Amino acid sequence: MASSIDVARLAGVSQSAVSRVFTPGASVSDRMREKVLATARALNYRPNFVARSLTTGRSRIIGLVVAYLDNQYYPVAVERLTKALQARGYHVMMFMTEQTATNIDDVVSGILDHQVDGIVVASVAMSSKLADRCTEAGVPVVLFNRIQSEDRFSSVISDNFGGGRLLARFLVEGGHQRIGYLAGWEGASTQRDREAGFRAGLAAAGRGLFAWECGNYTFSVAEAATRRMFAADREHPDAIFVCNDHMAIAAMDVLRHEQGLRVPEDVSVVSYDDVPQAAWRSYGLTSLRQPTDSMVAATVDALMARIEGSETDPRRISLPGELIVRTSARIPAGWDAPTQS
Amino acid sequence: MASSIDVARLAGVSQSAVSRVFTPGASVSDRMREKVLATARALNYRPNFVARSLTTGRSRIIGLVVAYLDNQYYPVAVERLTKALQARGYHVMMFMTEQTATNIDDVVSGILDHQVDGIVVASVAMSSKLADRCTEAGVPVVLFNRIQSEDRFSSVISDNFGGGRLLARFLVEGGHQRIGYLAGWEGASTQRDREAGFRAGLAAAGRGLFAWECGNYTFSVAEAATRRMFAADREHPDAIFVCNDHMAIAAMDVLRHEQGLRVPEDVSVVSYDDVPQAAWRSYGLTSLRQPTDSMVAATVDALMARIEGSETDPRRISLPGELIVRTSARIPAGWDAPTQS
DNA sequence: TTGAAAGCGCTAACAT
DNA sequence: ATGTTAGCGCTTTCAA
Repeated sequence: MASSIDVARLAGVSQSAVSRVFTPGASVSDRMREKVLATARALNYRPNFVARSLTTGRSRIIGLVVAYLDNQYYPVAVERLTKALQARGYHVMMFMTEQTATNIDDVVSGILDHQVDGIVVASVAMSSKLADRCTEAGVPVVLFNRIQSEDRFSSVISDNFGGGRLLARFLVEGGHQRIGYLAGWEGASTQRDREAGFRAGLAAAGRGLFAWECGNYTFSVAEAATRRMFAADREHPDAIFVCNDHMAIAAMDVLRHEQGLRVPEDVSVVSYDDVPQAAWRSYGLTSLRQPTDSMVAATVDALMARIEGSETDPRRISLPGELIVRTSARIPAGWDAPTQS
Repeated sequence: MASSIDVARLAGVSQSAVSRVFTPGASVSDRMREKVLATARALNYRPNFVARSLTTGRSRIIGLVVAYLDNQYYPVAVERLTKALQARGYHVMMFMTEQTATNIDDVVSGILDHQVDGIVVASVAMSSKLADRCTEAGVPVVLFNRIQSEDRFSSVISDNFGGGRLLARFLVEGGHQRIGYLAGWEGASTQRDREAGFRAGLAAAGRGLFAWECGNYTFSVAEAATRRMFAADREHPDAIFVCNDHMAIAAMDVLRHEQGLRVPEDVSVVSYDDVPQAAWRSYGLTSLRQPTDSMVAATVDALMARIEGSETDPRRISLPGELIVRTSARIPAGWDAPTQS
């Protein structure tokens, strides 16, 4: 690989001149630029990012921490985030961890070692030790689709509370009498906020929860939870809100193929995320769509404001979702409610 | 951030001693190691990977090029690859590109700039210009789930031909008379090999293809192709092999919800990949399972052999898949055929 | 605008 | 086993 010295020598200029030509906003004459660019091309020269990172202290790498990719919401988000960052000249370094695991600290240490310019944490909670290290290292962190009580990090979420509340209204106005809730992992802010919003919506109509089970955001746990909620020996709900689409699909299959119940005739099902599979006609999930594009844009913005700008305070961004009405739940007569959460 | 010099100074040793302590396999006395480690801990010191990369020329970063994450096969593969590499002390840098796009060159240039130690290319073809640059830069490349005519790269695939052939036998022995094929993107080796194997299997039974359409590996294109193949004005297939699960799901939904056909009573559907969704009971796809774990392991091995070992020749690895029989296709009476492709 | 020179934090001979 | 020294390829003062 040709280095800037080789280019400099061949072009008969100083090495710093070569560097300047490849540094946006440096002061170089046109003549110089052309000469250098020409010989650089001839030598197939490209600046070495590693060396550059060493001197500048910026790597143009963003660490992305993800727990699982089987809930389709995350791959989609990862894809868009990666593309958005790529478009800004940044690259994504992926880190997989377990949702509940303690190894997050090791994982994030690994990130920090690579001198990343920023970190996006999706679907995971950070320990406060870790938080300290990031703060100390001056690496901005943004929580994607999660919030934490400590507010020193930026976060970008959809309005989970508002979404839950809207869904409650949808079911109540749909005339349902026995409304159940299938929860996600209780350590997650998404779960807590969606449930709180849902309960609030129910309460606003003078109603309460008929049944509650926890599916832990896992396919198989959600199946088991559904079986419990719809056990043969007692009256079952006539509508459920499942905390995300991933679990809702598990629940629907149990309802239809094990319990012999029809959706939505016997049970209405609504959920949250609107992953691509929600639109598959075998499910046709009525779901609260996450504004993924805006969330990604807000995440990138927040990151850039810290890295390239001078902003220092964390941002807390909550974006409204949109109710996508399909066929998995009875539609309230004359439903014209705001579909924005 | 504390540097090795700070640690050295405080511990009263040379800076190289500190470096050795953090270099696996270097010769250091126990006393020295302890002393250094202790002060390192006190100073919260961790070696700077960027500086290390600059001197060693290795970054412990593997570039991963992916085209799309909506076909669930890829997220799963990405997740496992990332974990496997992480376990070996490597990290994955993600690059998104369009499958057919010409911007792959730019994308891979971006990778090379980061001095990656290796590249895994999934679901994409590389131009030969690009191939040159990788070869030149001495960066090993392994094609994941793809092969290319140029054989200077390692590749890891499942036995697409054998899988296609086995699926043909399954349908023929199932007593189907009018067998159709729904193709993937014709630029992909997976598509070509699966089709070739399928045709070979049909031919071995003295049969041919009743219908052929191309779904381009895309959900919506596959829907349209299915509509064409099952147009009302002509006799339709009684069985189809859809080149991957992603399209098979699109096809099944069209068959059931638009054409009013039952699966498998009216039409048997088989496909390839066995993504998690194939097991969802609304589909129950009979599908040829990709041996993803072995493929990932083989990919990591091939990479390591080049990076850490002295191996120089490309490997071409083809792993057998396994037929997972579910409910989307009629099961041949007494089906006991080898389920390994 | 350009060049000379000093590092960034580390590894890897080489010498002791 | 440990210390000394010379870079890795670049950016960034500082002078000219």
